[in-house]
Amino acid sequence: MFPYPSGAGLHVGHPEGYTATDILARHKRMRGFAVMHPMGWDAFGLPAEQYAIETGTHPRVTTEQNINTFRRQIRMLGFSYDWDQEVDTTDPDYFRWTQWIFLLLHGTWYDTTAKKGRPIAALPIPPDVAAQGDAAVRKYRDDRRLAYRAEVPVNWCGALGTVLANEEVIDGKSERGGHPVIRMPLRQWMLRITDYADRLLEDLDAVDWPPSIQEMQRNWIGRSEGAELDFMALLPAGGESLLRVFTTRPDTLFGATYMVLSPEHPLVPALTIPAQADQVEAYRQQASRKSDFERTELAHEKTGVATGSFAINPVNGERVPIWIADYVLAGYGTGAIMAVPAHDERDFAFAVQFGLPIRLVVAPTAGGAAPEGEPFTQHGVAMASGFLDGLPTLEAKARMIDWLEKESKGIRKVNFKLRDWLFSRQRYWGEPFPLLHEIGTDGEPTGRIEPVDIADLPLKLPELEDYKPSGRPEPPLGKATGWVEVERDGKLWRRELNTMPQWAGSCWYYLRYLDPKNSQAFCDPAKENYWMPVDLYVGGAEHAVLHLLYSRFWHKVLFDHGHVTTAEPFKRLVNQGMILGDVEYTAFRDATGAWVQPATRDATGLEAVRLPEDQVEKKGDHFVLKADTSIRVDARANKMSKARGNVINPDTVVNEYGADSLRLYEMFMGPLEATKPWSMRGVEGVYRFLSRVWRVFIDDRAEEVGLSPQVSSEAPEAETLRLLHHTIKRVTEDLDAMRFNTAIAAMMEYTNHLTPLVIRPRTALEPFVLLLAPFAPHLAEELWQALGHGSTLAYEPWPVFDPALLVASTIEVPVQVNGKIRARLSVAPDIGKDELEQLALADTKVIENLAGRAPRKVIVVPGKLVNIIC
RNA sequence: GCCGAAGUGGCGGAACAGGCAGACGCGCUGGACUCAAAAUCCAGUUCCCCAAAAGGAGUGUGGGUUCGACUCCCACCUUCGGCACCA
Repeated sequence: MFPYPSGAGLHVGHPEGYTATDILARHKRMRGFAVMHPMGWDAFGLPAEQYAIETGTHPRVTTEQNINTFRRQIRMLGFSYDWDQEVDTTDPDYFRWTQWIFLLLHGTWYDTTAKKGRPIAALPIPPDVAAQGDAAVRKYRDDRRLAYRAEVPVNWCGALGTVLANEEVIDGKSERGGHPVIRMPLRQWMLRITDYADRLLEDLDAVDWPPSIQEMQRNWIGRSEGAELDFMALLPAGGESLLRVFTTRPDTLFGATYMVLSPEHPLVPALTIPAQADQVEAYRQQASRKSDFERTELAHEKTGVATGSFAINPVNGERVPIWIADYVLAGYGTGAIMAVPAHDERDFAFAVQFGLPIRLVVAPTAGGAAPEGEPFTQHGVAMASGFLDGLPTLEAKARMIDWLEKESKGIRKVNFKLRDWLFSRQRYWGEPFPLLHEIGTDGEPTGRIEPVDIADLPLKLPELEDYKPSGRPEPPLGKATGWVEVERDGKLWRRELNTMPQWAGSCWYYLRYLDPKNSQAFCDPAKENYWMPVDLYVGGAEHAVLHLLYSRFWHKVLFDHGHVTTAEPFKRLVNQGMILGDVEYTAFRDATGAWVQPATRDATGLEAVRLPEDQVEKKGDHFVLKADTSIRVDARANKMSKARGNVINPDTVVNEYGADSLRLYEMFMGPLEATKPWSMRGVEGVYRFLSRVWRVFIDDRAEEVGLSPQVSSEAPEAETLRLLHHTIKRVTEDLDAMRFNTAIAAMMEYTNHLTPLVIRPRTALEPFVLLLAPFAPHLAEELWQALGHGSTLAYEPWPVFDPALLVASTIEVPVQVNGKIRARLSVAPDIGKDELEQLALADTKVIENLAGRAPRKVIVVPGKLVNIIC
C-alpha cells in the first residue's frame, strides 16, 4: 500500500511492508519472473490543508516537499522500485482518471436482475415516467445512478466553522479545541456501494486473504435475512398510514407489544399527539445533537418518549403504542421496529425502563419455560402465536413470511449494515467533482446536473487566496469566484463545490501503476490483462475494511463495464504487523514520592515513572522494582508516537548501521504479520551479522578492500556443501512462505559455519551471496564485485539445491523409555526400522533404564525416534 | 458484550500433516587477543538440585485423547486488534 507522505517523514513502520515486497520482488526477478514493483503517493488529505490554513502555504508546495522527503528516504533503503511507474494522486494527469472513474460511476445504474452495473443510457424508463417529460426522466435516472445526492447528517462545528470527519469528533466535541459539534443535514454526494453488497460479500470467498480480514469485511457488510412488514399506524389527526419495519424474527410478531421509531423518522410529527408534542420535540432536538459515537457509546441506558398514538399489529389486529427512541437507528432497515421485549435484549431493557408489557412467544423447548428476568433471544419453539404454535423458530419464520406475503402485509427481505458511501468533503485539498449544476434565470440551481466533458478533464483545483473555512458549512471552493461559474450552451452553470475524499485516489492506484503515463486511458487494456490481478498486496491492517472495500467496489464497477478483466483486484493480501516502540518499564509513585502498586493501570493521582532496564527484575510472571521487590513494574511496548517520544527515525538507523541493517532487522524481528516491539540492540545484532559476512569474504585488515586470501578455488568439504544446499533449501522455501525471519536465521547459521573455516571455497560462497542479495542488496552487490563479477547480481539465476547433497552421513536418533529420553543413537539416515529397534534395545543406557523389565511395546519412527514402553 | 489473533527462557522469537522444546538473534557469564579499552574470536547460558555426573520440573491455567501433546479436543484466564443498541 502506498503511503500518505506526511510532514513527519518515513516511520519505521513503512519500510516493514516495503522491505518484504522488495525482497520478494528481487527474489522473483532472480527466478526469471517479470516483476512489477511500484511506488507512489496518496497525497491528498487533511494535514496539508490544515497547514495551509495556518500558514497560507499552498498544499501543493507542502505536498511536494513531503513527497521529496519520502522519496529520498525510500530510495535510501534500496528498494528496487521502477520509478518510471511512480504515481501521485494529486497530479492532474492522475486525478484526471479519478474524475473519469467518478463520471463512470455517475453514469452507471445497478441492474438487479443482471446483477451488474450498466450504463445509465440503458436504464429502461417506465412509460408513465417518459410521458411526464424530460425533467421526470432525468430525475428517474438521477435517482438510480451509483453516484447520487442525498441529505445526510454531517458533523458541523460552528466554532471551527467546518465540517468534521467522524474520527475528528470525540464525545460530541471537536478533537481540536473541544468545541461543540452538532449533526446537521447537508446535501452530499453518495456512492451506492450497497448495490454491490452481495457481490462484495460473495467474492470474498475467492480471494487469498487472511481469514480475519475476510471476517471483518463480512461483519462490516453485515448481511441479515428477515422480513419487512407493515403495521397500520392510526394518525391522531384521523386516517391511517403504513408503518414499515424490518425484523430478523418475524416469528415473534405475536409478541410485539409496542413499536419504536428512530427520532428522525419522517412519520414522527404526524404521529405525535398534541399533549406529547413538546416532549417529542425536545427529545428529537437532544438526539440530533448527539454524535453517532455518543449515541452508541457506553450509554446503554435506554431513553425514549411516547408519541401518544398507536398502530395495529398485522397478524392479530392488536393496538400497540408507538414510541420514539434513539436506540433505533434511522439509517438501518426502515428506521422503525416492532418491539418484542420478551425476545430481544434492547427491547427488553426499554420495556423494563418504561413499564411496557412483555409477552413470551418463544419457549426454549416445546412446553418449556424461558428463564425469568431476562429476554430469551435464542431459537426455540413458538407459543401463544396462533398458527405458529409448536413450530421451531426457523420453520416459524418461514411460515410467518409466507403468511405475510400471501396477505400482502410483508415480504422476505435481506438487509445490510453496510451504508452507502458518503463521498463528498467540504475541503480544498481533494479532487474536484467534474460536475456542473444548471442555474436558472432566477439565479438558483434548477436541479439539473451535467458532467464536464471527458475531453475537458482533468478539472483542476482553483487557486485560492486563503484556505480558511468560510464559517458556514460550505466548501472552500466557493471562494474561487472566477472558477465557480461556467457558461455552456448559452446557459449559466455552477461547478460542484465539494471535493472527493482521500479514498478516491487510493481506490484505483494499483491500476495506474500499470501504465502511469497513458493519456488515452487510465490503463492500456493489454497491460491490464497481462498484469492483473495484483499477486501480492501488503499493507497495514488499519485498511482492512474501508480502503479494501472501496477499492473492491470501484474495481467491480470497472469490471462490469469491461474496463478490467478480473472481478477482484487483489488476489493475495498480507497484513504487516505494527511496530511498537522499545519496551518501557513504568512504576508509580504517590504524592509523597513513595512507590505504590496501583490497583489499575489508569489509577489517577499517581506519578508514572519510567525506569531504566537495570532497575527492574523478573519475579514470577511479572516485573518488580529491584530496590523493592514488592512493587510491581508495568513492562510494555507502546505504539510509537511523538507524545511518548519513542519514535524511531529510519534516517538515524541508516546513518548509524546502514540501509541493509535496517532492512534486515525489520525482517528479523519476527513474523511479518505480528505486532512486535522495536529494539535498537536487535539492529546492532543484525549489523554484526552483516559485518561477519563481510569478513568471511573480505580481508578487513588490508589497506584496500579486497577479497580475503582465505577465499579459495578448492572444492568445499562435504559438510560445507551439505550446509550450503540446506541453506539454499531453507531460504528458498522460507521466501515462498514469506517467513523472512527464519530465512535470515538460516543464513546466520551458514555464516557461523563459514567463519571458522581457514579455507573458504568460492563455490560455497557465491551462491550464498545470491541468497543474501534480496535481503541486503548493497552488501551483496559489493561482495559480488569483490568476487570478480563485472555486472549486477540482480538478474543472476537463483541458486538451486541438490536434494542428494542434503543427506547427512549419520543422524542422531533419541531413544525414549516410557516417553523419557534415555539415550541417543548415531545411525545412518536410511537405517531400517527393525535394525533401529535392535540397536536401541541393545544400548547400554536403555538396558540400564529397563532394569530387567521386558519391553511391552516398541514404537519406532525411522529417522525420528524410538520409544520403548515397559 | 460480540468477532478475530495470540500467550514458549531475562528479551525478540524457532519448532506445530503429534515425535529430541528453546533454532537464530539480543542480553548476561567466563575466557582469548590488548598496557588498557573498544571491536573481534572461543565457550557457556530454561528453571530447581549439584563440584560434576545423574536426577527432577517445564510451552498462560485446569481437564481430556495418545506410546508420545507447544502442536489435537473441552472449559477457563490474560493480552492485543476490530466491531459495538444493525432489530
